[in-house]
Amino acid sequence: MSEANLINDTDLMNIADKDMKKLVILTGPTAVGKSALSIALAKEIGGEIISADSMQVYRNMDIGSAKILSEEMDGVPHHLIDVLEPMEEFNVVIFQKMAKAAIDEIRSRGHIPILVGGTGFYIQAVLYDIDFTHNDEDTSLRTQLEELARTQGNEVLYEQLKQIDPESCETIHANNVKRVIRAIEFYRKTGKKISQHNKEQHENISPYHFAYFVLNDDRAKLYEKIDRRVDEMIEQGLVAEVEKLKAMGCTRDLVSMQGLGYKEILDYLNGSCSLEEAIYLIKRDTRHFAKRQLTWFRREKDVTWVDKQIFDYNSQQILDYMMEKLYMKNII
RNA sequence: GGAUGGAUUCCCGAGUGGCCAAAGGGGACAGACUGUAAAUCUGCUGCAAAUUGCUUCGGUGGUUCGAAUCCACCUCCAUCCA
Repeated sequence: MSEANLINDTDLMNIADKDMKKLVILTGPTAVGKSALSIALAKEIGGEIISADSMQVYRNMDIGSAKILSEEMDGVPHHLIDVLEPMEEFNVVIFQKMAKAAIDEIRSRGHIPILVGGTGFYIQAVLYDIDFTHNDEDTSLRTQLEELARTQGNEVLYEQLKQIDPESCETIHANNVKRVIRAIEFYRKTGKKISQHNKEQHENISPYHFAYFVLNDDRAKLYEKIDRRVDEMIEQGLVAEVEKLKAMGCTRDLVSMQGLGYKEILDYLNGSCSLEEAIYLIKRDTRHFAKRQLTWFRREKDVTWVDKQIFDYNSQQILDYMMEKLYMKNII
């Protein structure tokens, strides 16, 4: 018990180091208006932006990912946008590596890194420096386990996990095949239970001196905005964009093609639904996504919620509020 | 004016005398998440003093111990005949 209260040397080092490692995070559900605000903020504090977005990393995926245009960047340097081909794989580990490199680079210039994007898991991976280094790139076990679930059923797979890591079974549902597989894979490759690993990582203290802003809006307004934005994407030529990607050889199983707007349009192009149905699904699933993002941010600790409604949608007031917070937190 | 079919909980839609607060799907809401995360998965959805009680299946009235289900009339919708 008393162990928790002891401060060891590494902690002291972290504390001392914290003044140096500043990090600002700006997130929120899709379509709240993160990008526009991030530019204003970056200019105000002399920051550079690192995109925490699983789709904007890809080139040729501009409309569907609502990517910021270079003229909108207004001179603010952006990182992790347009750095991969749609065929390439992307995941938290790659993101974490790239983001950490970008943070170092920005700091070396004496600027403040601002992590902007809606992928909560990615932000967490960087902010708490979660350790993912345990296993390799080999995915043959995954394929094998996927096959097992498909042929024998989810329960058979789940039984395997129960044998090796019953604690995980308490939090992972048998139907969540992806996570059941990951848990088994983790054990087989490291000899350690993922439940144990997660517990340890959960206790990580952030190496950063950070401010974590979650921009939010009234739910109904947000949903309206999402619906409107999807219509705009169609008008701007989302179908043509996906057609081009398809011609390049992109298929549904790619990570990039699992993005909202891409998978549905791809289905439409392959003839499995009408355009109207595809549009309906994009809107619906984007709304669901926004809801899930909010759930994530709600349980994230040390966050500062910025509700646009409270500030009467006045961006100057919002910015002032954020500046005040940053000042109080000794970041600026 | 006549004929037939229909009106069910937020929506679609099953249910044709008790086992029905009413299948299933959608939406909404809530949650999980530590190498696919814009992914994957879970819960919940009439009201309440909540192992029970109350209100609900277009409206009114009736039959019955008992009706979303049967009967009569009415209202609205759809198709067809005038």
